[in-house]
Amino acid sequence: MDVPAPPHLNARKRPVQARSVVTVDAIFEATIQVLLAEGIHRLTTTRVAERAGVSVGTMYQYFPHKQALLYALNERYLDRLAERMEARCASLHGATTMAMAEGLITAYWDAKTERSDVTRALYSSAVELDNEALIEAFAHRMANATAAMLASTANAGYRDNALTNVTLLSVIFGTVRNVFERNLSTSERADIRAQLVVMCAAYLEASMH
Amino acid sequence: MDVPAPPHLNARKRPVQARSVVTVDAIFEATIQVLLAEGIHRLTTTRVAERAGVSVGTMYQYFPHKQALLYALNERYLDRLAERMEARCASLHGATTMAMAEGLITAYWDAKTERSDVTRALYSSAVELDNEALIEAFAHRMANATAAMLASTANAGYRDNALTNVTLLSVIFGTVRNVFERNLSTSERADIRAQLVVMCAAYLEASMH
DNA sequence: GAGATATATGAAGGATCATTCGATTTTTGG
DNA sequence: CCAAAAATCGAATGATCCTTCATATATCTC
Repeated sequence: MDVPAPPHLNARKRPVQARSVVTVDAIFEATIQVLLAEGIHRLTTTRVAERAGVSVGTMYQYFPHKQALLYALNERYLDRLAERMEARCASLHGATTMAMAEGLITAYWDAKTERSDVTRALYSSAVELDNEALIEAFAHRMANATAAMLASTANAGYRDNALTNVTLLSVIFGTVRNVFERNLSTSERADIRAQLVVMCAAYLEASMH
Repeated sequence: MDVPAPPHLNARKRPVQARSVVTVDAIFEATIQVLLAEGIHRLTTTRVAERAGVSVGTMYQYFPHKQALLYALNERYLDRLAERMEARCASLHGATTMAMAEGLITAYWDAKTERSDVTRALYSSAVELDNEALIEAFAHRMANATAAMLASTANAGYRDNALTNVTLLSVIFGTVRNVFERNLSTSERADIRAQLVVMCAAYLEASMH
């Protein structure tokens, strides 16, 4: 994410040697695991360090405090997700409206449900975190990617490109989250996904000049 | 909500005298206020009691522990929201598809944005809470209300009533949450809301026999 | 190989917090 | 007005947790 972290959430020190890169990565992974196994309210610095196989002190070499760790974790996650989605959008340039809706929704859907436990854990870690800027940056990256994708169609464009774009993304992001936070059956989820594709494709068609 | 609370979240004692009813209500209100002013990680039983103007001990007369308090708070909120939405759906019986989409979205939108700070605070309080059953019960109440509303139209019905219904609700709930969790300008929000109405109305029309 | 730099350790300090319980006050029902 | 029931009080307990820092080890550079 190209957003400067709030000063109080800055990393303390950058890993320079190979072993410390490994350490930082282990700390990230351990954080996710503790989050999954114990939940956010039992996520303690000691537990994370223990699971990562390092001492608490080591963790504090790279993160000034717990919040900074969670911030960095979210940053890493959103960065990876954005990259993945951008690649998918790029590959959809010139496709039909239907293929775009299908491709976009499927990519996001898969990213979220593939490891829905991790996704949910990360959501819980973001509560009480000053990460609005992170979310906003992610949203912008996505908006740029989808705007370029939509602009690549052969048609004359949409009545209001920006609005159509932001609406599309809000609906997709929101619906996916809503669906996978409830415990619906797999088939029910698949059905809704298909309906969502139809709905979005129809919306795009209807919004053209 | 017609769901039995998990046993470990049961209230300890029911208020019987008038003064204790007042007390319990003050505790609920105080919880929201502390949530707003301090955030979930600074929400302590002592702080809540203090803000409510009672002692900690009093709080423990009615809630066996902090989690039970938060559970009850969410229960109360969802109950009120469901009632409100049910009333709105009932008033839309026999309306046009467009009016239904408009009415449903507006009602939910208003309920969520009217006091968006409270809504957000409640979301944060629900993390790490065993309230899936609560959410599910709410979703079912809503599904029943909207299903009855949709069935009241003069048309021949939808190709798949249940699927159309659940999709509609997922899209609305999800999109509203997504929009109001980001800090978009008021006008941008209003624009998206209008687009959402159009989108849902078109979806309903297209799903008819 | 030596000095400098980077990394790792973990016990201990200091603070916060959930929950209990015995004592006290208020209200109710007769 | 009185005894029982309901409601309230809040200091004390016991536990958990974040963060620091002085010390120790590993790696790098020359």
